[in-house]
Amino acid sequence: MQMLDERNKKVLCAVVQSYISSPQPVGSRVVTKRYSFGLSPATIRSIMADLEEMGFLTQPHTSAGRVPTDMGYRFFVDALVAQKYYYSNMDILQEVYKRLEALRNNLDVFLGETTKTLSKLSHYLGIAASPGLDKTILKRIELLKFKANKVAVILFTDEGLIKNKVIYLDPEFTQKDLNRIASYLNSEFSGRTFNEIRLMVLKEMSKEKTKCDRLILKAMRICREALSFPHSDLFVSGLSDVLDLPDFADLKKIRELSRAIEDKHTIIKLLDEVSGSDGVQILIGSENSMDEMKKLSMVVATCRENGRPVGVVGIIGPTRMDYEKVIYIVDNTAKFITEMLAERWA
Amino acid sequence: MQMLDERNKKVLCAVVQSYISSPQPVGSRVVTKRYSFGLSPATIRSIMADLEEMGFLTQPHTSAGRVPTDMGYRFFVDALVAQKYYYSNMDILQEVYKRLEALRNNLDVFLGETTKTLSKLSHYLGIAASPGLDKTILKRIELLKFKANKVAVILFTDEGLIKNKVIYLDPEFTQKDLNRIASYLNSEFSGRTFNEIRLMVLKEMSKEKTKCDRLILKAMRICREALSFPHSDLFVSGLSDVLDLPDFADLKKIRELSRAIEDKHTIIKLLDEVSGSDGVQILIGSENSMDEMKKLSMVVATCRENGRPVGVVGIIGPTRMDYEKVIYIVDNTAKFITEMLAERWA
DNA sequence: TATTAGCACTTAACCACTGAGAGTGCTAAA
DNA sequence: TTTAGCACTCTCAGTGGTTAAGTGCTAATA
Repeated sequence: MQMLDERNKKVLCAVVQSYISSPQPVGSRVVTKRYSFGLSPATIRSIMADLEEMGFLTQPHTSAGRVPTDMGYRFFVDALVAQKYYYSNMDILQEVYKRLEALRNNLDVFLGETTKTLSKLSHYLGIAASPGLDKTILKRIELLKFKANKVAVILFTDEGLIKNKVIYLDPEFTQKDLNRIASYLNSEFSGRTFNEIRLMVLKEMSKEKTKCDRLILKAMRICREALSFPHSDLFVSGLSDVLDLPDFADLKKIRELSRAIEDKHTIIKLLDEVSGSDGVQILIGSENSMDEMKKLSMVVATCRENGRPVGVVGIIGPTRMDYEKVIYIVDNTAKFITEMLAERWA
Repeated sequence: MQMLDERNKKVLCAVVQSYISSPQPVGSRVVTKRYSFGLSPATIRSIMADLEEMGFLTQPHTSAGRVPTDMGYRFFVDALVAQKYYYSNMDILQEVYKRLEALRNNLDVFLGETTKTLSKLSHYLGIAASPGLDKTILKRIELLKFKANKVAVILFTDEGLIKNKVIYLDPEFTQKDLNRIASYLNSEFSGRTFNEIRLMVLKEMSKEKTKCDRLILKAMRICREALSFPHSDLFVSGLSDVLDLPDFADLKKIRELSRAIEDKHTIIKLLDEVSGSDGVQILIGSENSMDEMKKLSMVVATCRENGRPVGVVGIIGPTRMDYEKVIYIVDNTAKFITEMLAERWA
């Protein structure tokens, strides 16, 4: 990384800020006018030429102003985070609290609602994901006979997330059988992560021949069926708001975005990567490992309960985005949720 | 409705078909060329002028070809339905079967997957909704103590849809209490629709003072909490495919569509209106009662189980849409699901 | 009488051209 | 080291002319 003296930094930030607030290439003139350096346009020009050479800025065409590159945004954001982004706006926080406090019951609904709030406040795409079940801890399992050869499996996780699934079993079980199986499973698996359980089931089933306890065998079979849950849920909202942004005046960008949303898999993978890190994570454009997201930025934060991550919330938006505000919103939302979860067991 | 002789009808259908297959205004020339009437362009012109006067066609501007109005589409579709739309394409059906057969377990996941299939096949927006719980029949209710003062309520519906919810109760209950309450609720409410139950609860609670059975009182309170489910779920997919359609080359249209999607409420209401009717329901543009949908068309059909509607599937697309194919797809998908549900209890 | 051929008219779409405006880089002066 | 001045570049919006498609009308025709 090249050295940047104080003046260069200021000019760079001014350009980024200006471009964020309105999506026109920034010329030397507006920099001198809107951000009062004691310098003439000519000087700014030469500084901007330097910044361009270093890779922080580019020109859409020779006679246009400058536009930040991803590297430029990165510098800007890092500076922001370094100074603890003292953006603050109580109104926004109030809004978050108000909207979320009503539904502290169900983590699912809760996360869904969070995305709405995030998108409403930021005008970008609100996203949230519950963590993949792999790392989640099973609290209890219940088996309820439902209809003829159908059994409802109900999984209680440590976080208040309840998953259920109907499975079919060839031989009919009585509820008594099921109760015995369930209590066996609970004694065996309660307190373990789903991933551990999956491994244990596999191991158990491989030695099934030796130990011919039919009950255990059946239990394992149920487990195998019941644990094959789809991966973590993804909640998204705010698309229609996003379409009002000038950044998405272009059809191609919209298509990219909607493809990214629809292919939830990609986003979940991304979220999984950052989940667990502390504080706000920011991925700018090309820093994203996924192709679909190369033109977009993500700002996310992890929500925790007793230190364990229970969800990721954040927003997806154009690379040109109001990072200052968004970081503030996302950070506080995550913190708020974390606090709320702590209160729950109080 | 004005009289249309056979020839006029044919011309009208030709225009609609041509416009559906490619979104250019249809001139008298292409009608004579692509659809061999024994007539000259001049005659076609005068016929088209008549059709315009009657409101079936319009011109974008004086020297352009004709474009169907909503009324024109309606006529076309009615003709299609009248002749039992003998479009048929086994490949498409195979595809539907293959995709859906894998997951006959959970109605929720099932409907979600159906929308994906529908959108992939039609290139429009696939939609599906489970019916509002109001008309759904409760099969069984289970109460499970979960943590301190938290109780998980698990509702089994007749259709295999399982809903669950965590509720908080002030005084701690033992599992035994809960079992007693549950068995009371089951004896009282099993076999009734959620709507009926809601009414019964209200009635019961109003006379609570007279009949001071504490158990019942508590049970009612639990019910009131537990039944406040959000309305029917809506599943949507295929947005990114839709964006490739020439009809949505315009930002405004996309915005309309995405707003319609996001405001699930609107669509659910629409689906609710048509739910229960037999066969394929088609709503063309302005026939839609909701403003957001005035520029769009919907083709939907109801899935049933033992005659009772258990879901609505269909597609949303531009008014200019390949009705013939879409009707075929939607109709058969709904029928297929209905059959599958019938098999389930076999 | 219904159909057709011919013709004048309308309109959108495309193209090349132009001038204005914004912004640059370079050079020479302060 | 900074600034003023200037020539240069490029986009953008507007203009005008041409083309192609399609219409409506009228008169001729089967």
